[in-house]
Amino acid sequence: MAQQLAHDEKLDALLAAAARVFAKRGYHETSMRDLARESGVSLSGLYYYVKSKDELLFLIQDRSFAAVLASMEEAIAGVENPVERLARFIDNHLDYFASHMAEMKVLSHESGALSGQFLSQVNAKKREYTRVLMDILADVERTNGAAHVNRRIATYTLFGMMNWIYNWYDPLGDLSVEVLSQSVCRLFLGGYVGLPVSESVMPHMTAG
Amino acid sequence: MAQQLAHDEKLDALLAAAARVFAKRGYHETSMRDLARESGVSLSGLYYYVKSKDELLFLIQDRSFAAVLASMEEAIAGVENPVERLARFIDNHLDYFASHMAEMKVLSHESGALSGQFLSQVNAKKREYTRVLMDILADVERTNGAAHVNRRIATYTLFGMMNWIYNWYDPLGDLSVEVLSQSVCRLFLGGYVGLPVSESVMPHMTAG
DNA sequence: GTTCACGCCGAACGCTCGTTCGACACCCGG
DNA sequence: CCGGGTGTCGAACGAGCGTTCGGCGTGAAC
Repeated sequence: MAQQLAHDEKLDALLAAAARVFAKRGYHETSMRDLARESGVSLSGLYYYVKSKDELLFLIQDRSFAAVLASMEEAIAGVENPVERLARFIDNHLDYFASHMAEMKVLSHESGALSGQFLSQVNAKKREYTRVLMDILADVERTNGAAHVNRRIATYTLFGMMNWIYNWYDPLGDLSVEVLSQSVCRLFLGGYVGLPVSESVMPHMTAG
Repeated sequence: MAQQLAHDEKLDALLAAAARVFAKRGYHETSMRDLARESGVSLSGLYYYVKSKDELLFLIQDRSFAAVLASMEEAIAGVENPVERLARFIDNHLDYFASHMAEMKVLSHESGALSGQFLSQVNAKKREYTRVLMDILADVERTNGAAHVNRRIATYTLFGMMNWIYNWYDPLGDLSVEVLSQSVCRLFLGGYVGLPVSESVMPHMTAG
């Protein structure tokens, strides 16, 4: 149906506008009246497309996560070398993040705003996404020798490196996403100066 | 005055309770009535200690940042070796984070909730804290050879590794903060498997 | 014994919130 | 020409919000 198509396109535009406002002001600070103003629809008109403000946030998060998952699976498909698989994973994540900054900030920053069924469904995608990365890390260890640190720490730390960028990265600035992605990859795999950190250099840890 | 002391102690307790609730539910979802219930004071009684909800958040953030700054300066004072200075910086950050999880989550997650004078004052501390880390990284490069990546990327990426922990780390779990801190230090300096990432391993970056 | 600042409170104010409801144009199949 | 689904809207509802205000008890100061 052409109507169905037009309807979906309007919903997409609405979600995009909402993601922009949520990213700038935050989910709970943003009122439905703000969204109406920003998207050019009346307040009550919004409720023709979504059942509630919660569902609006859910749709943004769920669709973004689905997209980044699909994009990631395509990016690593057929790639055998574990290190290259990792590089593809990182690059896909940052590339998608940089080109969908609003949605990804909402996904990262407002992860605690959902509850119930909505939360479960997004968390299921999150778990799958995390599992893929952990499997890649296991493969990297198998081919490149024992890791220097616990795999769980490495996983969440890498996500921290990547997801934190909504706090400082400007996709329109002078720092290209290619350089960023390559830097994160190098940093994670080889470290800042490639230094094997001995015990002796950290003699008084947690002393202060 | 003893009264002044008692007053300050009550304010501290109030801020601590507020930080706990803000960390769990988020700043904007939390009502002053929630805080009154949680801290055992009446709704209007809160306003004897703080001028507004904004100021409450500001006091939590500003005091926490001041504490982590002071603690960091003490931790790196007198330490000459740049790599060890970095290790102390990281360890102090994570140690303070883990032992003040609520306050630090509020500081990290609700950084956009302030505005005006309040925001400026917290941001000033943030800039100073960042500058110290960047200076340490410059020293590390001077003594340990050229860095593998841009220093600004390295700085914000390291903050991402450290600040993201409020999303997954449980200080009461089986993962000690000593291990965490050492892992982040190793990961940042030497990488996951100590691999010098060549260009050839990432031939199709941003292709997918 | 009176005074007065301190610590705290119940009640209320004005406002904004998410959501609902009834209605009105429009267009397409009959 | 007509009936019904589609898309949109203004107006309103009840609830909850941050904040204020006047007052009350208490204990130290004089």
